[in-house]
Amino acid sequence: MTDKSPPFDELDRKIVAILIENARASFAEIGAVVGLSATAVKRRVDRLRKTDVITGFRATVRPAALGWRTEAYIEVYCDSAAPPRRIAEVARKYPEIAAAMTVTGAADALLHVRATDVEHFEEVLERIRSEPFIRKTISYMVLSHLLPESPEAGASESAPVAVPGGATGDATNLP
Amino acid sequence: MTDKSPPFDELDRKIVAILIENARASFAEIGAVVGLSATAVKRRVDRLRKTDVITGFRATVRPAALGWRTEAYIEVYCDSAAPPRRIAEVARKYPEIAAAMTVTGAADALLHVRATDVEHFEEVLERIRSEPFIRKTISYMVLSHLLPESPEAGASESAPVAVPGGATGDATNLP
DNA sequence: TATGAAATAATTCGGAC
DNA sequence: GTCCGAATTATTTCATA
Repeated sequence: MTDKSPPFDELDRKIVAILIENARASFAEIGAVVGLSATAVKRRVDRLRKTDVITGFRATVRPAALGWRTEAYIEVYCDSAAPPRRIAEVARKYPEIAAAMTVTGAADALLHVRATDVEHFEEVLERIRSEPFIRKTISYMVLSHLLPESPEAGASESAPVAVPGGATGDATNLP
Repeated sequence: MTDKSPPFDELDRKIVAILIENARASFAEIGAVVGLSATAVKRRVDRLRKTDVITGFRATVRPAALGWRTEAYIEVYCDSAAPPRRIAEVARKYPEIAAAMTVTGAADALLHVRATDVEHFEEVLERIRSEPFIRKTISYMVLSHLLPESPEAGASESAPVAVPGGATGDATNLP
């Protein structure tokens, strides 16, 4: 299910790389770069969307501009009986939780939380800590970001578009 | 500098919320929702872009579809003399580092890293650890995500669009 | 199966009000 | 803020390899 039939060739990768940088690039514009007609580009983009390689197009914003000025990561320690499913249920209840994942190490899960300010964060933390199966939390407040990039409304992370080692140099490379 | 002159009203927030969910929504489409003409919406979007409330439009993809199948957070401990600036310089050198930030707690910084596989991650980790002023690292491999949302090419985090406490209910609310 | 070209529908964009 | 018209873009249709 991870590898579907449609071959993902070099052209697709270039197109995806361009759309990651600018979701509003016109098909003709993309075609001029990759050497394809606008029609062909559109067909490929449609297919990439249908096969869920491209999952959406979204505007990225400065969280601070929308009032989200506080960010933190929370390590969550649960009762041994609590399965990840239960954590997921809780995470879905809080719009402040931008991401939740199970991780290696002592903690059972890691939460990425955004709040408007410290007071708001404290309130959210208290609510999370009062969940029945949560035994302990350790919070790490984010002080400042050292990289720019895609500070979407909540997400402050970007994509490594270039290939890691031995890239050919152009920005359209992907692993 | 955080609060600029242009008033950010309810209409702007609705427009931003719509564009976060679909960066390719047409101005007329947005206008129909917020009760504005397409022209008026465009002018507002142009202004939101100019004032850097909206920082860009980008396609979101499944990292796994592009070959990024390994994800981790790395706590970085530095020599006491190393300033955040030095960490930022290092972070910029690695395309695998999707996010880097200073945090509270014992660690000096937290890195969000994406790699194609465990071997690739180990290579990146070794390179990071060999940086002169880095004294220690602790890695937390991400096992599975508990929330869906915006797994952009590298970013797996989404935005809390809804207002936290006492929201009015509709999805266009922001703090 | 994939492409390109032309025709049509929709959208963007600028000016006038 | 709206209305209108020109330029651009998206989308469909058709033909080809």
